[in-house]
Amino acid sequence: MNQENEKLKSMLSHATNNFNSLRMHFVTLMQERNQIKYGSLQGHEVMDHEKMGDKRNKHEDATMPRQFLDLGLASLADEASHCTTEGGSQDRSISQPNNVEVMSMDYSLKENYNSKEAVPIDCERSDGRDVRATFREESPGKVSQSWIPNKAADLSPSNTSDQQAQEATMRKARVSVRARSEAPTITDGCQWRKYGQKMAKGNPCPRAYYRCTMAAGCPVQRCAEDRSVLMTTYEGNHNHPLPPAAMAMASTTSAAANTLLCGSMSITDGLVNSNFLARTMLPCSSSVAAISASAPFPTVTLDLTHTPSVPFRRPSTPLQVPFPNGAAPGLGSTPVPTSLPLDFGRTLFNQAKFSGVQMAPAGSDGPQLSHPKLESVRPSSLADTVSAATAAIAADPNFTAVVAAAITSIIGGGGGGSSNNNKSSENGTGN
DNA sequence: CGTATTTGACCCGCGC
DNA sequence: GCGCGGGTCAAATACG
Repeated sequence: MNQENEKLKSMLSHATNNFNSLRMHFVTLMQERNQIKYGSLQGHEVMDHEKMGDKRNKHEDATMPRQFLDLGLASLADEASHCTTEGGSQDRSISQPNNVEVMSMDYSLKENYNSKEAVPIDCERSDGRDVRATFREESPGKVSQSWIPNKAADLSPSNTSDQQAQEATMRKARVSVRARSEAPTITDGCQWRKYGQKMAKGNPCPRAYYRCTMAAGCPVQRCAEDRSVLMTTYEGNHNHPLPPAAMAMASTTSAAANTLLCGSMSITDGLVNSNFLARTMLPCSSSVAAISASAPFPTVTLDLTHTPSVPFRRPSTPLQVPFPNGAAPGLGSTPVPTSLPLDFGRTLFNQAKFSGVQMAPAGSDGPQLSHPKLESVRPSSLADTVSAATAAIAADPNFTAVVAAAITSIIGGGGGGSSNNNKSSENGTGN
């Protein structure tokens, strides 16, 4: 019995590693096709460190909340290392603690990693673990001020790479997620410390400001119209290893932000892709994705505050092929950048599985979805979107090679080079 | 006593 | 230039 469990764990681990690799290729190819600049997109950038002056205390990893959101294969991988014979560990919980029903989350991303402007900072943790890794703007706020809505649409192919790099440093994007929660904050695996609270004008609910006590920043606010809705906005990148749950979330949302920030994309493409991403990343609900161009920064809002039409469940076997076109997990020898949606393929699989009942138009009921452009470019169905994306990337010889290698790997007994993807992801700050 | 939270003050960007 | 509002600081307070 134990032997079988060990074998299953091993297989699951291999499959996870393989799949992470394939997922990376998948997303990379998508991004390359869109000429997305791969920046440091893991999660949250440190904000204003020199002024924090807060007593950065010794939060040991062991004391961190282990309340995992089921957002990706990171959790699956974690499960592989934690699972017990009794149906998995408590470390990974799909249902949220305190009856928190995760409906949506709101992420932000600021891309300003131009090395000429970024200034490395030290933020050594008191436990001695050096977490120096990130950069800050020389003058806070510069990036945000430079954003010009719809500017992406003006980018021409003739732009030089320098220009594009410059553009990248001047843009700031947010990816928003709304969560139905009675808790004051969302538990994403990181430890947040409140440093301020303000009454926002026109909002009966106070806006609270939190910092990741491991060195990052993100404001969190509760939705005005519904006190049970928690609206969380993350900004910047963590500059420290993330716990699996936070890593999954950071990776997932950074992909959306990446798509959003694709300078060479037309607005239409961006909307389509973001919508596709949003639906892909969060297949468990009839989530809606909206992009606000009127906001100071382009914002992707994933509104999951609506009851899912179909309960999300994991594939019955973790070894099932996650891609709707039958592609199998790939070789696990490639490190997985942290800025990838960790559940990309799995959710694709689920999307394909449930597409028949999830074809309700995105944004049919979300407040943000009144955006006319979003409406006009919305794909006719999710299945179409998935098919189109799948066909597009499958035509890429690189992708085909990866898939072939993956199949070979699986047929040949699986495993492949099982580099520790989690490890590489943890270490990565995406720079 | 150490740490986390609260809260008024301050800073700064932006619009008029 | 001025006022407004958002974001942050830091002293005071609460808590374990």
